[in-house]
Amino acid sequence: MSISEIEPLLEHFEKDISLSDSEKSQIASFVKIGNFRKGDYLLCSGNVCKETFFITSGCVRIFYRDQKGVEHTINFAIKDWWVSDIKSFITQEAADYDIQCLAGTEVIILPFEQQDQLLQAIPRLERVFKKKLEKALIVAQKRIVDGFSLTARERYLQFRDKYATVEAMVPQYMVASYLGITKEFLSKMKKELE
Amino acid sequence: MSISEIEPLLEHFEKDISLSDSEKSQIASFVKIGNFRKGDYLLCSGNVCKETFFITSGCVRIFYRDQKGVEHTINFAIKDWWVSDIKSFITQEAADYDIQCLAGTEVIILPFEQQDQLLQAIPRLERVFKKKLEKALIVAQKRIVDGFSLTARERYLQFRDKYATVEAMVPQYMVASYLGITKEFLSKMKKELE
DNA sequence: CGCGGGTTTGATGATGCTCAAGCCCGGTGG
DNA sequence: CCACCGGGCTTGAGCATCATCAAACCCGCG
Repeated sequence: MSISEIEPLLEHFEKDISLSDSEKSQIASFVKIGNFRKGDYLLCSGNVCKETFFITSGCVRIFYRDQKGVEHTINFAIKDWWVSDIKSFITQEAADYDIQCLAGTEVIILPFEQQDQLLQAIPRLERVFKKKLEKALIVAQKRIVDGFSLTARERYLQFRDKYATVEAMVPQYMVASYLGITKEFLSKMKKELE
Repeated sequence: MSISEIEPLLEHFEKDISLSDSEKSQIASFVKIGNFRKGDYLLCSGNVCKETFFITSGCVRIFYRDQKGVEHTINFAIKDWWVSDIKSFITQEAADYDIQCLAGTEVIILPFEQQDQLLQAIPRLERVFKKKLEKALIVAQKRIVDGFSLTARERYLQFRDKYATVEAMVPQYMVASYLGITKEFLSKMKKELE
């Protein structure tokens, strides 16, 4: 990959640490570019998650399909977000989750084997990856608490507030599955809210 | 601190990396020992979380008190677990959560300022801390999904299975608040299950 | 025009909450 | 040693929230 192609990723890294030109080309040598169409899967549950994706444009969601076939979206990811099934990625065992593109999506791909090499080559990046994990954990904990302490309506209003961009990009039934309610109930709620 | 006093922590680290004697005494110089009684608070929401705790004996819970005063426990922690309000710890801003001892509890305390020093002194520990975060995130994600896809009964059975030790140590109403249900409903469920 | 994915609507019902009361039991003081 | 107290657990009646199911609707697209 050329440096210019992975510019968004470099910018992302440079929010936390600064990089020399030689480091930038090293990074470029570890990653790939991926282009996907609406509906494409970046990962199918049951397969091993062999890579982490950094979204440069478009939109994806990661979701769990339960025993009854009902989908529960764990997260949406847009520009400048990372996405993967961490558990599967770390252990290199079968994934529990699916990752699907909700629009034409461009990603920078960091394969499992290259991640180690990348971190060995530029140990300062550990810091960036750590921050990423910390942030994700904080958000997840808040989501657990919100799920218990707020009503569906309150959760929806909060979502609408914080993720207006996302709400505009995805079908309603996925928003419902993110909020932990049915599409029917979300529809009724929205009507109530005029 | 003497090395022998922090043995449980060293063992914990040595599951992932090996440590020289000089490193061990370095670690000992960064941490403190804490002893708390049942009911004591390791952290009160509103205050800054200035330390991370490694439990060597006893039991604590971290919980959120919502607008109405209802408590929602985010996690229990026993022997060999870390606990802190990560968000507050990282940002050094006021905590949203409380951490409370559910029994006499002994902890090894890693203060905020010493954490950096520790990681600088022994960079390999980054790896251990990263794993800790990864594990916590995986569990949190699963908990979100379970909250959406399982009934209260299923969640309880799963909890009873996985955390039998914890269930034995804590009052039922806290288990309920971990499961996201009321104490009354948990009581009724348990009766149903004979 | 008709098809299909997504959304809406309504009737019905389950899950789990609220409130209020009573109970159990270990601890403490008289 | 008993009485009482208080924290936690139980029980029950009534209720809110949200799910389920089935049908209709909407609208962009081939």
